[in-house]
Amino acid sequence: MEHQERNIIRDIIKTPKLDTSVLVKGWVRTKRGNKNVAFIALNDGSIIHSLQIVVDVANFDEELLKKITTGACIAVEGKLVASGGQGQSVEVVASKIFVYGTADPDVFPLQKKGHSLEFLREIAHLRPRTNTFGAVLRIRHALAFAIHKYFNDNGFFYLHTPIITGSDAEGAGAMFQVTTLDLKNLPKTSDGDINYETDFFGKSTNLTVSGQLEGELGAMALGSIYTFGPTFRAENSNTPRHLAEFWMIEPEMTFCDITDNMDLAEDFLKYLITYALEKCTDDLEFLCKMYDEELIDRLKFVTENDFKRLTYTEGVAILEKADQKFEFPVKWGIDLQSEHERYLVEKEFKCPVILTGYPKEIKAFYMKQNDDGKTVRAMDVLFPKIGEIIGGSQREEDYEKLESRMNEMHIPAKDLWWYLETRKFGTAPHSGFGLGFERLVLFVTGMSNIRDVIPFPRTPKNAEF
RNA sequence: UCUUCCUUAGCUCAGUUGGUUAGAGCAUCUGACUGUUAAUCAGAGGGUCCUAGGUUCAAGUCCUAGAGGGAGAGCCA
Repeated sequence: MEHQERNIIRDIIKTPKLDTSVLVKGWVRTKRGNKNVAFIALNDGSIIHSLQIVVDVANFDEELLKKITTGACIAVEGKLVASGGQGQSVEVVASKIFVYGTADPDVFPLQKKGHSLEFLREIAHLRPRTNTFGAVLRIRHALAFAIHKYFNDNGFFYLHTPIITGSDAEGAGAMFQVTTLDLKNLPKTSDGDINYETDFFGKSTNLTVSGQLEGELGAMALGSIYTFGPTFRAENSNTPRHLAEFWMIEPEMTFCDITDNMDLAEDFLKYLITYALEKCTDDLEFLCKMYDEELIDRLKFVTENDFKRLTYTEGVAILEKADQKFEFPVKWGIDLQSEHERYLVEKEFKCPVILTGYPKEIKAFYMKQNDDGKTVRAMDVLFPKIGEIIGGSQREEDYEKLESRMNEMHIPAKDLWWYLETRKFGTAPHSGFGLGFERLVLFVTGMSNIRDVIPFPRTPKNAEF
């Protein structure tokens, strides 16, 4: 190959320069044809569409053409012309072809036919080469970028909170332990407990379940911060909505109450979905056509309509009057079950719902207590199909109230001395929330299993790849 | 973790009341075809019926246990 710069297929398709020479490199999706002419669908991942390569068989070595099978990686130099066929507007008439890597059709698992998502999960190392996962991964990227852009444009600072943590106080779920101790020969104290003094950090450590507590420290100095990083939960959760390793976005804002918090959450979600609608049109159209005909309409609906806001108490009243039998009976004080949340979102209001003012008994220790003595300023954003996509609250900024709540809930204050000190020194009202990134991607792509919106899912009994 | 369904060719699946040599479509290979669009047409090859026990003259099919997967639930994001 001569010195020519590689052309990205997205550029060729979006802004074609007819009758120019192009050099494209990518993976073969299909090859078909007869003994005179062959057609190769070439995809380089830059866009969902493949570029059609036209090969005049007489001009090429038969052995070379034999190597070009589904999955092979090739470079093609040729002339970009208006297509003589129906399915595409432009195509490349090949003058030179170079094969980087073959893919033996006897063993290459991807075919031009569609595969089940379950099968593709078993070959997660190859599934990004399918149309579906290409689309999902490009949308995932666009959303990640939009998150940083939104916060940056709104004066938030990106705070890197630790992945390894010595505190297990948040109670957000079971944790993965991090240790360098020899598990076959654990050092013991005189009481017979494991002696962590000789462990790497000199204490017991875990993978983080949330960056929120550290995020609050950042907000109490920088004003508004957000975190966006991996989070780990060792829960034995086997559902299409849970991962053991997932990415979470946690903004935290000082001088911000629960209403400001709700405003931000709603504006943020609408911004992200709008961004995807504008920047990922081709991918969304593909997913709409193949998986979920209502996808784009549903996304537009969310961006164009206000979320319904109501209190937990109002929500319970609606559920008590509902003409539907629930498996779990409703009364004030219970934690709402999936069926209850689904009723409110999908039957009663038919739009995203923000619930606030939950009973303090069913919420975390750091949430600000209301004057009624019974409820806290929590908020859950409930989405159709997904359920809880955001959980947040105004935080308790009063030192004594926070400390007494920790005692009531048996949270060891001595491990969280640093957290309590934010309330001791220059405390301020502040609020924040957590958004599960994969749940957002799930909603935007219309996929139905969370394992299909992260490249390499970690779930109970599965850490392959 | 609980409930429930599933596991048969590379993939997606059929397989009747337990009964001869386990089938189809697609994929693959060979051939045909002058521009195809998940190309088409003809032919061929391809099986540890998830694993281990058990019942039976006989098990892909019935029973028990285990493994893996899906859906729902709990926990949550």
